[in-house]
Amino acid sequence: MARGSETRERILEIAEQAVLAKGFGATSIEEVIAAAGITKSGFFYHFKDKNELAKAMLVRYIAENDRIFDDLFGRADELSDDPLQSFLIGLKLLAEAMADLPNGHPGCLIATYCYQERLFDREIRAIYQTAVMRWNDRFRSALARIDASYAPRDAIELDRVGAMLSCVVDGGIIMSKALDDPRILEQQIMAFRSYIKLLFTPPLVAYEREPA
Amino acid sequence: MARGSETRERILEIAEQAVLAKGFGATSIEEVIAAAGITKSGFFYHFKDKNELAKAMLVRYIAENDRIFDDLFGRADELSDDPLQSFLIGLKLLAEAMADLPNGHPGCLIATYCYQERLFDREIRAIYQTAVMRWNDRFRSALARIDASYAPRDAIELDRVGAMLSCVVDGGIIMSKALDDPRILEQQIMAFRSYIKLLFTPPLVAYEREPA
DNA sequence: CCGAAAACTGTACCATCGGTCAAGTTATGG
DNA sequence: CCATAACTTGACCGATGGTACAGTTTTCGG
Repeated sequence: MARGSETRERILEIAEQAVLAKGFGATSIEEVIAAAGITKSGFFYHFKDKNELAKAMLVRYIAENDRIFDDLFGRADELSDDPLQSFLIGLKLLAEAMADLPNGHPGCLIATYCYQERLFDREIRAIYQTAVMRWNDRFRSALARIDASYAPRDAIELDRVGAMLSCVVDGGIIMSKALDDPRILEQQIMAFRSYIKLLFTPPLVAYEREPA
Repeated sequence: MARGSETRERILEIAEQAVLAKGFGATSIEEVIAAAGITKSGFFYHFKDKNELAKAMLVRYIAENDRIFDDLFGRADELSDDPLQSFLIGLKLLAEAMADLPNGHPGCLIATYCYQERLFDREIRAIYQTAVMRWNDRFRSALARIDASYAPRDAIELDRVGAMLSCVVDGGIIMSKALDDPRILEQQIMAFRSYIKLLFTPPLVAYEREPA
């Protein structure tokens, strides 16, 4: 990494931590540059204003998240050909990955942005909107593949079930923070997994007929 | 209401809206007093500093939330003696109440506080911690009552299922905000309801034996 | 109707913050 | 080796945030 992008990356990392801990409005450029060991002019060389910092942080966060999802659910696909099993494995891997975070999940940047929407412009909102919709699509299509082989045991629209995962994760992060218990996020993902299991696993009588 | 408490209440209402829209750190006392039509000194007469405002807002928010839960799930208890049906009715009522909010849910104050934890002291955190634990207990005991009559169809700890409701609600609020679609929150509560149904409804063969 | 407390107002103050500007310095790659 | 990227120095500005304190109006019990 070139010298410039390294500093830029450091700023983004420091800013992200601060924003997740205190909110965007309460995070001052001043404290970020102090932690990064640069001057104010140095900061404004990389980002023309605070809004540009917000945008860059968001883009970085989304890319990292995409990478993680690709990784975990890609790995799950390698471990099972069955769409239901693959998704259940992916959820388990996701739960484990969340459990392995040393100090718990640092927070969802999109959630903080949503709760400070008035501070951001349409462009930033468009960025996280497409990201959330992409994640919803990803899980919805995983469920659609399951739906092709297994009859759902309740009449519910699958896009809502797909969206539920992101909701459970964001809610789990909040409750983990609220109760200061990192395990909650993992448990909530596993609870969602339990729902998927119940929704698609055939009743026992049929299940026994089902081949491996 | 006396003159003083009326002004105090107005400040809290205005501040809550602003905090839910922009975050606590980004909400200035100046704008609150401008909207409330009082002076800065008037504000500091009611709250000795911004932290006291935060605390009062939180206490107010929690009390209102308790009231809503008591109302909806109390009404559900009147509508059915069966613990499962009562809970399912309560969830439906909750979903409807969320759908009836004119501009969508304004946001969960506890979620915004969690995402700005560094701005608040231990006392404030203790307040919302006990509130969240109380809500979790409420749902857990509702599930325990169901558990006494219906065998759960998956081995999952009920306290996690109970906590899931708050997670789904908070996550649903965020996704509603993110995608600017108020219906998502309602749909997510109904998705959680679908999970409860699947978790406790006996398989069809037994269900047909069940009386109304 | 009076006096005391409650509920404010007026004004002044200072640190901080976001942002700008101009000019200079250092490092790096082609 | 030189052009450009990646900064530093330092000064400045207007706005805001929170604090302090003295003064004024309103309310209400006796």
